[in-house]
Amino acid sequence: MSSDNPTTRTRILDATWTLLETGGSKVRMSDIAKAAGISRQAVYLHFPSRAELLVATTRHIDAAKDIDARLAGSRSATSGPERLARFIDAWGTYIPEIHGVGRALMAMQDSDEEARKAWAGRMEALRQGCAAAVAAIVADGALRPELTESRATDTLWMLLSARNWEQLTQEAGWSQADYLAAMQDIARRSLIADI
Amino acid sequence: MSSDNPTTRTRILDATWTLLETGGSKVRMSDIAKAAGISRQAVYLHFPSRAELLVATTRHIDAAKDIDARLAGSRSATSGPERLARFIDAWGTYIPEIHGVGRALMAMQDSDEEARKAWAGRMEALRQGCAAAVAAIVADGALRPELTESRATDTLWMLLSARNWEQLTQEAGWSQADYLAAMQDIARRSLIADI
DNA sequence: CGGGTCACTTTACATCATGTCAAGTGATAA
DNA sequence: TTATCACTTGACATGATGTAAAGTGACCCG
Repeated sequence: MSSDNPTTRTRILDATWTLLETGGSKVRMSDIAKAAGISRQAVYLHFPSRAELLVATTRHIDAAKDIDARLAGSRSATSGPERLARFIDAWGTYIPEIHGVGRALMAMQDSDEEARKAWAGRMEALRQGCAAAVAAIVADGALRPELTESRATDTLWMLLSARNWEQLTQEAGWSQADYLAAMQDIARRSLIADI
Repeated sequence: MSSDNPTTRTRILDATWTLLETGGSKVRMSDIAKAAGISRQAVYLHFPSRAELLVATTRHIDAAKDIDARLAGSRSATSGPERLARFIDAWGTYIPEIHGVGRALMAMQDSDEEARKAWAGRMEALRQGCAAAVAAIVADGALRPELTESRATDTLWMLLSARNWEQLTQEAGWSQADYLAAMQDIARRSLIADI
């Protein structure tokens, strides 16, 4: 698969990306093939299954958007609370960019073990980011004393889940700015000790 | 359908309920039929589609658990904040009871319009409960002044979503008591004005 | 007692998406 | 010239939902 002609592989990934972004999550392999301008079978020459194609698409998007660099930005914050704020900004901005693929991957969770693991990996990455942000708060002595570190991590992890973003922005009609502001507010009030 | 023999219909609903509760969400019509002790086709004599069977199962559970009565309890609270607390308790206790069916219904959302509407109806009911709780807070003058009533309603609606319950109790391993306590805490801090 | 209805069974089939298989094609490179 | 590579074409297996039709046994009504 690594010796594939990059242009066709890339065309498939881009087609998958845009279809999932615009067309809901009921995108079929034949739709993707048509959008990429190749036959349905040719897609299977590059990706062994729909699940693996979706996983590869998330990586494709990550690379295109340079996600790592953006998340790294939150690590340079000076205080725990500031780090929390920057992490929420970084992740909250990331979510809409992978939302299409995320939806499709979540929809496959029950039927496909590989899709389940792929999405679980994404969630685990989020959890580790949350843990790091909470650790910075703890180091500052700024965590609310009633909370343990792991409890605080789980709470933040829940708040920042893609479903919550989806519910507020897609179903409740909030703007992205509304969403970010509310998350900042809720997270600070729930995790940071009163001054 | 209203002239059906109740015992078979009820056996189907009970079978669906317990299978979904115990066996994940990949429950097939044939599984349900076998558990109910009838043929797969007989299920279709009572329910026209899998989606309608799931919807009927939620109503079946609601009736068995007397949900309305329990939610009504929150309406008798004297203060807004107390009403909020009681509503969170009532709903938070309800979620685990319909969780199995909810999962299956959510999994069908993209493929089946009827399932989508059924789950949307559930979410709308939750939203109305949230709106009523927030209205009671407003009437008390206890809502944080930075928030509008609708913004507060959406926030509570997001916090109490079934996905969040699932994430904390199933994936993060929280106990039901942990979940309820955390939700009470987060909701109060996010919505109620400082005293 | 006879005929009909009702609930359910059995068997067969249509559909739809995923994924597999095998033979064919056309360009390019050794 | 031949071999390989990327892709096409067409056929088929699978697995679930849902439809259709004929058959069976019990029970009720006249």
